Amino acid sequence: MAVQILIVDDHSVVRQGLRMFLSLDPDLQVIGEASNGDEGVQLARKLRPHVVLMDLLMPVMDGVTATAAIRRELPEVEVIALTSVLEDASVFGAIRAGAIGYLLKDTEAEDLCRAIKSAAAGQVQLSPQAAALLTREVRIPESPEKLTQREIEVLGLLAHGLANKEIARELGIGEKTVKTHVSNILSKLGVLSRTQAALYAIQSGLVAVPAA
Amino acid sequence: MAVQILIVDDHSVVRQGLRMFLSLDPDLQVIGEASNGDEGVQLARKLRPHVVLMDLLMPVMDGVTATAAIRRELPEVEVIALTSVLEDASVFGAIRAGAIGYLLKDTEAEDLCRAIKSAAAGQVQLSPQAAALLTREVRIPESPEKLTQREIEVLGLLAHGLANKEIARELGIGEKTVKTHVSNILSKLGVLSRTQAALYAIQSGLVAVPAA
DNA sequence: GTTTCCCTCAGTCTTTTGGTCGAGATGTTT
DNA sequence: AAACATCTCGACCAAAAGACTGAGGGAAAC
Repeated sequence: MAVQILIVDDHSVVRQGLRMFLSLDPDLQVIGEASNGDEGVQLARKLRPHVVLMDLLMPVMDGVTATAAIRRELPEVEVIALTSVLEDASVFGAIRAGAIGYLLKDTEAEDLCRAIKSAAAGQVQLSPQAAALLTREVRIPESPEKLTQREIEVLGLLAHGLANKEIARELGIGEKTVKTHVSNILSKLGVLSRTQAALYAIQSGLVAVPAA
Repeated sequence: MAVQILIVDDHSVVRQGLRMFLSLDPDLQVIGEASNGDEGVQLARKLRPHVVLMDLLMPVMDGVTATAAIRRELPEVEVIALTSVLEDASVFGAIRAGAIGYLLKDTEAEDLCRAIKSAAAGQVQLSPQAAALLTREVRIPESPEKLTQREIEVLGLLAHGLANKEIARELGIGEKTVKTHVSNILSKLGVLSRTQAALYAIQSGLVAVPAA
Protein backbone atom coordinates (compact mmCIF):
# COMPACT_ATOMS: atom_id res chain seq x y z
CA MET A 1 0.00 0.00 0.00
CA ALA A 2 1.17 3.50 -0.84
CA VAL A 3 2.36 5.85 1.84
CA GLN A 4 -0.39 8.38 2.48
CA ILE A 5 0.81 11.94 2.82
CA LEU A 6 -0.62 15.20 4.13
CA ILE A 7 1.01 18.42 2.97
CA VAL A 8 0.89 21.44 5.26
CA ASP A 9 2.31 24.64 3.78
CA ASP A 10 1.00 28.15 3.39
CA HIS A 11 2.36 28.51 -0.13
CA SER A 12 0.09 26.91 -2.69
CA VAL A 13 3.03 26.92 -5.08
CA VAL A 14 4.99 24.72 -2.73
CA ARG A 15 2.03 22.43 -2.24
CA GLN A 16 1.60 22.01 -5.97
CA GLY A 17 5.30 21.44 -6.43
CA LEU A 18 5.33 18.74 -3.79
CA ARG A 19 2.31 17.07 -5.34
CA MET A 20 4.16 16.97 -8.65
CA PHE A 21 7.31 15.57 -7.11
CA LEU A 22 5.53 12.94 -5.10
CA SER A 23 3.17 11.83 -7.85
CA LEU A 24 6.19 10.55 -9.73
CA ASP A 25 6.53 7.80 -7.16
CA PRO A 26 3.74 5.21 -7.26
CA ASP A 27 4.45 4.28 -3.66
CA LEU A 28 3.47 7.74 -2.47
CA GLN A 29 0.01 9.26 -2.38
CA VAL A 30 -0.91 12.78 -1.34
CA ILE A 31 -4.26 12.57 0.40
CA GLY A 32 -4.65 16.13 1.59
CA GLU A 33 -3.36 19.68 1.82
CA ALA A 34 -3.59 22.34 4.49
CA SER A 35 -2.46 25.93 4.34
CA ASN A 36 -1.77 26.50 8.02
CA GLY A 37 -0.99 24.61 11.19
CA ASP A 38 -4.47 24.65 12.61
CA GLU A 39 -5.94 23.27 9.43
CA GLY A 40 -3.12 20.73 9.34
CA VAL A 41 -3.95 19.38 12.77
CA GLN A 42 -7.63 19.05 11.90
CA LEU A 43 -6.92 17.30 8.61
CA ALA A 44 -4.43 14.96 10.24
CA ARG A 45 -7.11 14.04 12.73
CA LYS A 46 -9.59 13.31 9.97
CA LEU A 47 -7.37 11.69 7.35
CA ARG A 48 -4.87 9.83 9.54
CA PRO A 49 -2.02 10.09 7.03
CA HIS A 50 1.12 8.05 7.46
CA VAL A 51 3.36 11.06 7.05
CA VAL A 52 2.82 14.81 7.35
CA LEU A 53 5.09 17.19 5.45
CA MET A 54 5.05 20.24 7.67
CA ASP A 55 6.26 23.72 6.83
CA LEU A 56 7.45 25.49 9.95
CA LEU A 57 6.74 29.12 9.14
CA MET A 58 3.06 29.65 8.67
CA PRO A 59 0.41 32.10 9.74
CA VAL A 60 -2.33 31.23 12.24
CA MET A 61 -0.46 28.31 13.76
CA ASP A 62 3.21 27.65 13.17
CA GLY A 63 4.54 24.27 12.22
CA VAL A 64 6.27 23.48 15.49
CA THR A 65 3.08 23.98 17.43
CA ALA A 66 1.13 21.94 14.89
CA THR A 67 3.71 19.18 14.99
CA ALA A 68 3.50 18.99 18.74
CA ALA A 69 -0.29 18.85 18.57
CA ILE A 70 -0.32 16.08 16.00
CA ARG A 71 2.29 13.98 17.73
CA ARG A 72 0.53 14.29 21.04
CA GLU A 73 -2.82 13.28 19.65
CA LEU A 74 -1.84 10.91 16.88
CA PRO A 75 1.45 9.29 17.78
CA GLU A 76 1.26 6.92 14.85
CA VAL A 77 1.41 9.83 12.39
CA GLU A 78 4.99 10.76 11.55
CA VAL A 79 5.86 14.38 10.82
CA ILE A 80 8.65 15.63 8.60
CA ALA A 81 9.55 19.28 8.99
CA LEU A 82 10.07 20.71 5.54
CA THR A 83 11.27 24.27 5.63
CA SER A 84 13.21 26.79 3.64
CA VAL A 85 15.20 28.23 6.48
CA LEU A 86 17.88 26.39 8.34
CA GLU A 87 17.67 27.87 11.75
CA ASP A 88 18.85 26.46 15.01
CA ALA A 89 15.75 27.20 17.01
CA SER A 90 13.51 25.70 14.34
CA VAL A 91 15.49 22.49 14.12
CA PHE A 92 15.47 21.90 17.83
CA GLY A 93 11.88 23.05 18.14
CA ALA A 94 10.75 20.66 15.45
CA ILE A 95 12.70 17.74 16.86
CA ARG A 96 11.50 18.47 20.37
CA ALA A 97 7.96 18.68 19.06
CA GLY A 98 8.34 15.16 17.78
CA ALA A 99 9.23 15.56 14.12
CA ILE A 100 10.99 12.49 12.81
CA GLY A 101 12.71 14.40 10.04
CA TYR A 102 13.93 17.85 9.13
CA LEU A 103 14.49 18.58 5.47
CA LEU A 104 15.23 21.72 3.55
CA LYS A 105 13.00 22.64 0.65
CA ASP A 106 15.85 22.43 -1.81
CA THR A 107 16.04 18.70 -1.27
CA GLU A 108 16.00 16.66 -4.48
CA ALA A 109 12.75 14.91 -5.38
CA GLU A 110 14.43 11.55 -5.11
CA ASP A 111 15.84 12.18 -1.70
CA LEU A 112 12.53 13.54 -0.56
CA CYS A 113 10.67 10.41 -1.62
CA ARG A 114 13.21 8.23 0.09
CA ALA A 115 12.93 10.33 3.23
CA ILE A 116 9.17 10.00 3.28
CA LYS A 117 9.30 6.26 2.99
CA SER A 118 11.88 6.10 5.73
CA ALA A 119 9.71 8.29 7.91
CA ALA A 120 6.68 6.08 7.31
CA ALA A 121 8.81 3.23 8.55
CA GLY A 122 9.68 5.20 11.64
CA GLN A 123 13.25 5.97 10.67
CA VAL A 124 14.77 9.31 11.43
CA GLN A 125 15.72 11.34 8.37
CA LEU A 126 17.62 14.59 8.62
CA SER A 127 19.11 16.82 6.01
CA PRO A 128 22.89 16.88 6.26
CA GLN A 129 22.84 20.50 7.36
CA ALA A 130 20.28 19.86 10.07
CA ALA A 131 22.18 16.80 11.20
CA ALA A 132 25.30 18.89 11.51
CA LEU A 133 23.47 21.39 13.67
CA LEU A 134 22.14 18.66 15.87
CA THR A 135 25.40 16.86 16.38
CA ARG A 136 27.08 20.12 17.13
CA GLU A 137 24.66 20.60 19.98
CA VAL A 138 24.38 17.01 21.02
CA ARG A 139 28.03 17.02 21.79
CA ILE A 140 27.08 19.48 24.53
CA PRO A 141 24.03 17.48 25.48
CA GLU A 142 22.15 18.90 28.42
CA SER A 143 23.79 22.26 28.25
CA PRO A 144 22.25 25.34 26.78
CA GLU A 145 25.62 26.39 28.27
CA LYS A 146 24.52 27.96 31.46
CA LEU A 147 24.39 31.71 31.52
CA THR A 148 26.08 33.59 34.30
CA GLN A 149 24.08 35.67 36.74
CA ARG A 150 24.94 38.87 34.95
CA GLU A 151 24.06 37.41 31.60
CA ILE A 152 20.68 36.36 32.90
CA GLU A 153 20.10 39.92 34.09
CA VAL A 154 21.03 41.29 30.70
CA LEU A 155 18.85 38.74 28.94
CA GLY A 156 15.96 39.70 31.16
CA LEU A 157 16.22 43.35 30.21
CA LEU A 158 16.85 42.48 26.59
CA ALA A 159 13.67 40.42 26.60
CA HIS A 160 11.80 43.51 27.72
CA GLY A 161 12.83 45.19 24.51
CA LEU A 162 15.57 47.41 25.91
CA ALA A 163 18.44 48.51 23.68
CA ASN A 164 22.06 47.99 24.74
CA LYS A 165 22.34 51.60 25.81
CA GLU A 166 19.28 51.35 28.00
CA ILE A 167 20.47 48.11 29.54
CA ALA A 168 23.79 49.77 30.31
CA ARG A 169 22.03 52.65 32.04
CA GLU A 170 19.77 50.28 33.96
CA LEU A 171 22.67 48.19 35.21
CA GLY A 172 25.03 51.09 35.71
CA ILE A 173 27.73 49.69 33.42
CA GLY A 174 29.17 50.65 30.03
CA GLU A 175 27.48 49.95 26.75
CA LYS A 176 30.57 48.08 25.58
CA THR A 177 30.20 45.71 28.47
CA VAL A 178 26.58 45.12 27.63
CA LYS A 179 27.57 44.29 24.08
CA THR A 180 30.04 41.76 25.35
CA HIS A 181 27.37 40.16 27.50
CA VAL A 182 24.90 40.10 24.63
CA SER A 183 27.46 38.52 22.33
CA ASN A 184 28.16 35.83 24.90
CA ILE A 185 24.45 35.25 25.43
CA LEU A 186 23.79 34.80 21.73
CA SER A 187 26.70 32.44 21.46
CA LYS A 188 25.65 30.37 24.46
CA LEU A 189 22.02 30.15 23.41
CA GLY A 190 22.97 29.31 19.85
CA VAL A 191 20.83 32.07 18.38
CA LEU A 192 21.66 34.74 15.86
CA SER A 193 19.96 37.89 17.09
CA ARG A 194 18.75 39.63 20.20
CA THR A 195 15.18 39.11 19.05
CA GLN A 196 15.71 35.35 18.99
CA ALA A 197 17.31 35.58 22.41
CA ALA A 198 14.26 37.45 23.69
CA LEU A 199 11.99 34.76 22.31
CA TYR A 200 14.15 32.14 23.97
CA ALA A 201 13.85 33.96 27.27
CA ILE A 202 10.09 33.97 27.00
CA GLN A 203 9.88 30.32 25.99
CA SER A 204 12.10 29.28 28.85
CA GLY A 205 9.97 31.25 31.26
CA LEU A 206 12.73 33.62 32.22
CA VAL A 207 10.44 36.57 31.73
CA ALA A 208 6.72 36.60 32.25
CA VAL A 209 4.43 37.23 29.32
CA PRO A 210 1.92 39.78 30.55
CA ALA A 211 -1.61 38.82 29.68
CA ALA A 212 -2.98 40.72 26.72
CA MET B 1 -2.01 58.65 60.51
CA ALA B 2 1.04 58.37 58.31
CA VAL B 3 0.85 56.91 54.84
CA GLN B 4 2.21 53.37 54.95
CA ILE B 5 4.49 52.49 52.09
CA LEU B 6 5.90 49.30 50.60
CA ILE B 7 9.00 49.61 48.44
CA VAL B 8 9.55 47.05 45.69
CA ASP B 9 12.85 47.36 43.85
CA ASP B 10 15.64 44.96 43.05
CA HIS B 11 18.38 47.48 43.84
CA SER B 12 19.03 47.70 47.54
CA VAL B 13 20.69 51.04 46.89
CA VAL B 14 17.46 52.41 45.52
CA ARG B 15 15.51 51.01 48.43
CA GLN B 16 17.85 52.64 50.92
CA GLY B 17 17.72 55.89 49.03
CA LEU B 18 13.97 55.90 49.04
CA ARG B 19 13.86 55.14 52.74
CA MET B 20 16.09 58.13 53.35
CA PHE B 21 14.02 60.41 51.21
CA LEU B 22 10.74 59.33 52.67
CA SER B 23 11.87 59.34 56.29
CA LEU B 24 12.26 63.11 56.00
CA ASP B 25 8.51 63.43 55.86
CA PRO B 26 6.75 62.53 59.13
CA ASP B 27 3.56 61.81 57.23
CA LEU B 28 5.20 58.93 55.41
CA GLN B 29 6.23 55.58 56.83
CA VAL B 30 8.03 52.79 55.00
CA ILE B 31 6.67 49.53 56.39
CA GLY B 32 8.38 47.05 54.10
CA GLU B 33 10.75 46.31 51.26
CA ALA B 34 10.77 43.65 48.58
CA SER B 35 13.42 42.92 45.99
CA ASN B 36 11.26 41.43 43.28
CA GLY B 37 7.69 41.38 42.08
CA ASP B 38 6.76 38.07 43.60
CA GLU B 39 8.02 39.11 46.99
CA GLY B 40 6.24 42.43 46.53
CA VAL B 41 2.88 40.78 45.98
CA GLN B 42 3.30 38.59 49.04
CA LEU B 43 4.34 41.47 51.25
CA ALA B 44 1.51 43.64 49.99
CA ARG B 45 -0.87 40.86 50.93
CA LYS B 46 0.55 40.65 54.41
CA LEU B 47 1.21 44.29 55.21
CA ARG B 48 -1.66 46.00 53.39
CA PRO B 49 0.25 49.22 52.70
CA HIS B 50 -1.53 52.32 51.47
CA VAL B 51 0.89 52.81 48.63
CA VAL B 52 3.35 50.55 46.83
CA LEU B 53 6.36 52.06 45.08
CA MET B 54 6.98 49.58 42.30
CA ASP B 55 10.03 49.30 40.10
CA LEU B 56 9.11 47.93 36.69
CA LEU B 57 12.28 46.13 35.67
CA MET B 58 13.01 43.34 38.07
CA PRO B 59 14.06 39.71 37.96
CA VAL B 60 11.71 36.86 38.89
CA MET B 61 8.51 38.86 38.38
CA ASP B 62 8.44 42.19 36.65
CA GLY B 63 6.68 45.21 38.07
CA VAL B 64 3.82 45.31 35.60
CA THR B 65 2.84 41.75 36.41
CA ALA B 66 3.19 42.42 40.12
CA THR B 67 1.12 45.59 39.83
CA ALA B 68 -1.64 43.72 38.08
CA ALA B 69 -1.59 41.02 40.74
CA ILE B 70 -1.76 43.48 43.61
CA ARG B 71 -4.49 45.59 42.07
CA ARG B 72 -6.58 42.54 41.33
CA GLU B 73 -6.29 41.15 44.79
CA LEU B 74 -6.05 44.30 46.89
CA PRO B 75 -7.85 47.10 45.10
CA GLU B 76 -7.50 49.42 48.08
CA VAL B 77 -3.70 49.37 47.72
CA GLU B 78 -2.49 52.02 45.30
CA VAL B 79 0.59 51.37 43.21
CA ILE B 80 3.01 53.96 41.88
CA ALA B 81 5.33 52.79 39.14
CA LEU B 82 8.77 54.16 39.88
CA THR B 83 11.24 53.42 37.15
CA SER B 84 14.39 54.69 35.58
CA VAL B 85 13.41 54.15 31.99
CA LEU B 86 10.78 56.12 30.20
CA GLU B 87 9.46 53.68 27.73
CA ASP B 88 6.14 53.62 25.97
CA ALA B 89 5.35 50.00 26.59
CA SER B 90 6.17 50.30 30.26
CA VAL B 91 4.01 53.35 30.78
CA PHE B 92 0.97 51.82 29.14
CA GLY B 93 1.63 48.46 30.72
CA ALA B 94 1.80 49.98 34.17
CA ILE B 95 -1.29 52.12 33.69
CA ARG B 96 -3.22 49.21 32.23
CA ALA B 97 -2.11 47.06 35.14
CA GLY B 98 -3.75 49.57 37.45
CA ALA B 99 -0.92 51.80 38.59
CA ILE B 100 -2.21 55.16 39.77
CA GLY B 101 1.08 56.90 39.06
CA TYR B 102 4.18 56.67 36.95
CA LEU B 103 7.24 58.50 38.14
CA LEU B 104 10.83 58.53 37.02
CA LYS B 105 13.54 57.80 39.53
CA ASP B 106 15.09 61.19 39.10
CA THR B 107 12.06 62.81 40.68
CA GLU B 108 12.87 65.21 43.51
CA ALA B 109 12.28 63.99 47.04
CA GLU B 110 9.68 66.68 47.59
CA ASP B 111 7.72 65.81 44.50
CA LEU B 112 7.92 62.16 45.36
CA CYS B 113 6.44 62.73 48.82
CA ARG B 114 3.69 64.80 47.35
CA ALA B 115 2.95 62.16 44.76
CA ILE B 116 2.73 59.43 47.37
CA LYS B 117 0.26 61.41 49.44
CA SER B 118 -1.80 62.11 46.36
CA ALA B 119 -1.76 58.45 45.46
CA ALA B 120 -2.87 57.47 48.94
CA ALA B 121 -5.81 59.81 48.40
CA GLY B 122 -6.55 58.09 45.12
CA GLN B 123 -5.36 60.88 42.88
CA VAL B 124 -3.50 60.12 39.69
CA GLN B 125 0.05 61.35 39.62
CA LEU B 126 2.19 61.16 36.51
CA SER B 127 5.59 62.50 35.72
CA PRO B 128 5.42 65.19 33.06
CA GLN B 129 7.25 62.98 30.59
CA ALA B 130 4.92 60.07 31.18
CA ALA B 131 1.92 62.35 30.92
CA ALA B 132 3.18 63.59 27.60
CA LEU B 133 3.49 60.06 26.31
CA LEU B 134 0.00 59.25 27.46
CA THR B 135 -1.68 62.26 25.96
CA ARG B 136 0.16 61.69 22.73
CA GLU B 137 -1.41 58.26 22.56
CA VAL B 138 -4.74 59.18 24.03
CA ARG B 139 -5.29 61.49 21.14
CA ILE B 140 -5.38 58.33 19.04
CA PRO B 141 -7.50 56.54 21.58
CA GLU B 142 -8.55 53.07 20.51
CA SER B 143 -6.12 52.74 17.67
CA PRO B 144 -3.07 50.58 17.74
CA GLU B 145 -3.37 51.76 14.12
CA LYS B 146 -4.37 48.58 12.44
CA LEU B 147 -1.70 46.74 10.53
CA THR B 148 -2.30 45.67 6.95
CA GLN B 149 -2.41 42.03 6.00
CA ARG B 150 1.10 42.08 4.66
CA GLU B 151 2.40 43.84 7.74
CA ILE B 152 0.83 41.19 9.93
CA GLU B 153 2.61 38.54 7.89
CA VAL B 154 5.92 40.32 8.28
CA LEU B 155 5.33 40.79 12.00
CA GLY B 156 4.58 37.11 12.34
CA LEU B 157 7.87 36.12 10.76
CA LEU B 158 9.72 38.82 12.65
CA ALA B 159 8.31 37.43 15.88
CA HIS B 160 9.85 34.09 15.02
CA GLY B 161 13.23 35.73 15.09
CA LEU B 162 13.82 36.00 11.36
CA ALA B 163 16.06 38.71 9.96
CA ASN B 164 14.85 41.04 7.21
CA LYS B 165 16.71 39.07 4.60
CA GLU B 166 15.11 35.82 5.69
CA ILE B 167 11.67 37.39 5.76
CA ALA B 168 12.25 38.64 2.23
CA ARG B 169 13.21 35.18 1.07
CA GLU B 170 10.25 33.62 2.82
CA LEU B 171 7.79 36.06 1.27
CA GLY B 172 9.48 36.22 -2.09
CA ILE B 173 9.98 40.00 -2.01
CA GLY B 174 12.94 42.35 -1.74
CA GLU B 175 14.75 43.10 1.47
CA LYS B 176 14.11 46.80 0.98
CA THR B 177 10.41 46.13 0.92
CA VAL B 178 10.65 44.20 4.13
CA LYS B 179 12.49 47.10 5.73
CA THR B 180 9.70 49.41 4.66
CA HIS B 181 7.13 47.10 6.21
CA VAL B 182 9.13 46.78 9.40
CA SER B 183 9.50 50.54 9.66
CA ASN B 184 5.76 50.97 9.23
CA ILE B 185 5.06 48.27 11.78
CA LEU B 186 7.31 49.87 14.38
CA SER B 187 5.69 53.20 13.75
CA LYS B 188 2.16 51.86 13.98
CA LEU B 189 2.82 49.88 17.11
CA GLY B 190 4.64 52.76 18.73
CA VAL B 191 7.71 50.69 19.52
CA LEU B 192 11.35 51.36 18.88
CA SER B 193 12.84 48.05 17.78
CA ARG B 194 11.99 44.77 16.13
CA THR B 195 12.50 43.02 19.42
CA GLN B 196 9.81 45.15 21.01
CA ALA B 197 7.58 44.44 18.03
CA ALA B 198 8.15 40.72 18.49
CA LEU B 199 7.19 41.01 22.15
CA TYR B 200 4.08 42.91 21.16
CA ALA B 201 3.16 40.17 18.72
CA ILE B 202 3.46 37.57 21.43
CA GLN B 203 1.52 39.58 23.98
CA SER B 204 -1.27 40.20 21.53
CA GLY B 205 -1.42 36.51 20.73
CA LEU B 206 -0.43 36.94 17.12
CA VAL B 207 2.12 34.18 17.44
CA ALA B 208 1.89 31.22 19.71
CA VAL B 209 4.44 30.75 22.45
CA PRO B 210 5.47 27.12 22.26
CA ALA B 211 5.47 25.41 25.61
CA ALA B 212 8.92 25.09 27.12
C1' DG C 1 -12.01 59.37 -14.00
C1' DT C 2 -10.10 60.42 -9.59
C1' DT C 3 -8.82 59.41 -5.17
C1' DT C 4 -7.13 56.43 -1.84
C1' DC C 5 -4.81 52.55 0.07
C1' DC C 6 -1.59 48.95 -0.30
C1' DC C 7 2.48 46.66 -1.97
C1' DT C 8 6.50 47.12 -4.14
C1' DC C 9 11.29 49.02 -4.49
C1' DA C 10 15.39 52.49 -4.75
C1' DG C 11 18.60 55.48 -2.66
C1' DT C 12 20.85 57.70 1.25
C1' DC C 13 21.93 58.14 5.72
C1' DT C 14 22.65 57.27 10.82
C1' DT C 15 22.38 54.18 14.50
C1' DT C 16 22.48 49.74 16.36
C1' DT C 17 23.98 45.33 16.51
C1' DG C 18 27.20 41.71 16.68
C1' DG C 19 31.97 39.46 16.08
C1' DT C 20 36.73 39.29 17.38
C1' DC C 21 40.64 40.09 19.91
C1' DG C 22 42.82 41.68 23.90
C1' DA C 23 43.23 43.03 28.75
C1' DG C 24 42.86 44.50 33.68
C1' DA C 25 40.48 43.57 38.26
C1' DT C 26 38.28 40.58 41.36
C1' DG C 27 37.16 36.47 43.58
C1' DT C 28 37.02 31.41 43.86
C1' DT C 29 38.77 26.95 43.49
C1' DT C 30 42.37 23.66 43.49
C1' DA D 1 50.70 29.97 44.21
C1' DA D 2 48.23 28.94 40.16
C1' DA D 3 44.35 28.18 37.48
C1' DC D 4 39.87 29.56 36.56
C1' DA D 5 35.61 32.13 35.96
C1' DT D 6 33.34 36.41 35.94
C1' DC D 7 32.78 41.14 35.12
C1' DT D 8 34.46 44.99 33.24
C1' DC D 9 35.96 47.77 29.12
C1' DG D 10 38.60 49.03 24.91
C1' DA D 11 39.37 49.09 19.73
C1' DC D 12 38.20 47.76 15.27
C1' DC D 13 35.19 46.11 11.93
C1' DA D 14 31.24 44.28 9.16
C1' DA D 15 26.57 43.66 8.92
C1' DA D 16 21.94 44.66 10.06
C1' DA D 17 18.51 47.67 11.31
C1' DG D 18 15.90 51.70 10.95
C1' DA D 19 14.50 56.63 9.35
C1' DC D 20 13.42 59.33 5.47
C1' DT D 21 12.09 60.54 0.84
C1' DG D 22 10.28 59.44 -3.45
C1' DA D 23 7.95 56.66 -6.81
C1' DG D 24 5.44 53.20 -9.85
C1' DG D 25 1.62 49.87 -10.28
C1' DG D 26 -2.66 47.69 -8.97
C1' DA D 27 -7.07 47.37 -6.80
C1' DA D 28 -10.96 49.17 -4.65
C1' DA D 29 -13.93 53.01 -3.46
C1' DC D 30 -15.89 57.44 -4.62
